[in-house]
Amino acid sequence: MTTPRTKEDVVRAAGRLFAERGFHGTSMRDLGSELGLLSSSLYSHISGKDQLLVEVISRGAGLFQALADEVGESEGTAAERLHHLVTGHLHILVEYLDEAATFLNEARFLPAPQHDAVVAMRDRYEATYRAVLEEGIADGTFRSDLEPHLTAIFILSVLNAFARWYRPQGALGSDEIIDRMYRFIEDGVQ
Amino acid sequence: MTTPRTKEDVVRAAGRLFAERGFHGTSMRDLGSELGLLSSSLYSHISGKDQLLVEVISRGAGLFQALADEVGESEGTAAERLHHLVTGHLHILVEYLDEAATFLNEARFLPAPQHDAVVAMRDRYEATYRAVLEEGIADGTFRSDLEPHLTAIFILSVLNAFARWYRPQGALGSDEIIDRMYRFIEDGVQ
DNA sequence: CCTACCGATCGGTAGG
DNA sequence: CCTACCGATCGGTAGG
Repeated sequence: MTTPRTKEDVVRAAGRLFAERGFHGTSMRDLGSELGLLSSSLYSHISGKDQLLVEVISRGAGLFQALADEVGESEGTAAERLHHLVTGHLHILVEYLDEAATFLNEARFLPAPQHDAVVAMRDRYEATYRAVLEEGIADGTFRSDLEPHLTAIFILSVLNAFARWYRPQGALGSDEIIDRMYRFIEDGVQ
Repeated sequence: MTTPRTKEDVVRAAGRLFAERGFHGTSMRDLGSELGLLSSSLYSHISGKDQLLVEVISRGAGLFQALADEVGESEGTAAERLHHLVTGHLHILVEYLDEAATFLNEARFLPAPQHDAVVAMRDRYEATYRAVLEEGIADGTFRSDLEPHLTAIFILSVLNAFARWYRPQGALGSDEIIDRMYRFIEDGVQ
């Protein structure tokens, strides 16, 4: 009666467990029983535990990259572009909470090549925030005494912590939180 | 010639490795070789791996608790008390970076009783921030449209992320970062 | 603090 | 997807 699991199912379940218990705190047997399988059955879908981490994280990473590219090419004022970055980032977190949490907490356990790629990607992503801040400082939208490098880190700190404390069943809806968070950030830069 | 290791040495090394590789990513053999010992020799200093996590985290937790108590009893304006909380928190992070990182990332792996205690402690700690924000909203120091619960979370998000990205060898000194971070937060509330 | 272990669990494979 | 495994490593103990 139950349909066979797909690779998609396996990667999604891995994201859930890696987010909750960490990569090293999740065994292949844990993952199997989450799916109603023995651990040996997982290897027909994936080549190993490391590859599973790579797949989970690259899903999250790809979405953030796409957002940065989109904003990089977009027209609009610095404030509009910052708003786009902030709300886009938070919408990704809401929709891919497990992948994002795994990305943020477990990327250091990636095999070296993929780990390097993630670090480079995060640097480019931060550079997009920096560029928008510099643009807004230059045209007077943002405060002239802002240090773009640190300010980008502070903004991303507030955004990424969302993945650590937000729970969909919580009292506050994500839209209200996103709205309040953007205003907090806006007040810190304008 | 080498002096014997103390329990203090063991706990400090555990903090370093737990911060770097995570609790489940650190084996007792890793910890032993960090200290030039066999893993079996560790058990004359501590009762088990779990206890080591408890000791590392309770050091960090105790410092934050002391700060909140201090500010809770202190005189001064809301802005002064917030400044005390923010800079005090960051100074703890700078001085006990490994313990704080372990506290922030690995507390979920604590045995249930200690995990519950940490959750309760963090709630009380957040409540101190909330109380200071409410005080400042009431007397007009802070903006009247702030939501104290969310704002406390946003502030702690920026503060705690510091432990994830700050490196003592980095280009910026901790004092300049602390100063800039306080101003970012201040601008978000005033 | 070391020697010498222990049972349990780990990621993973061969073969069907 | 399961049966039946494998060698390596895990946290931990007994005894000195």
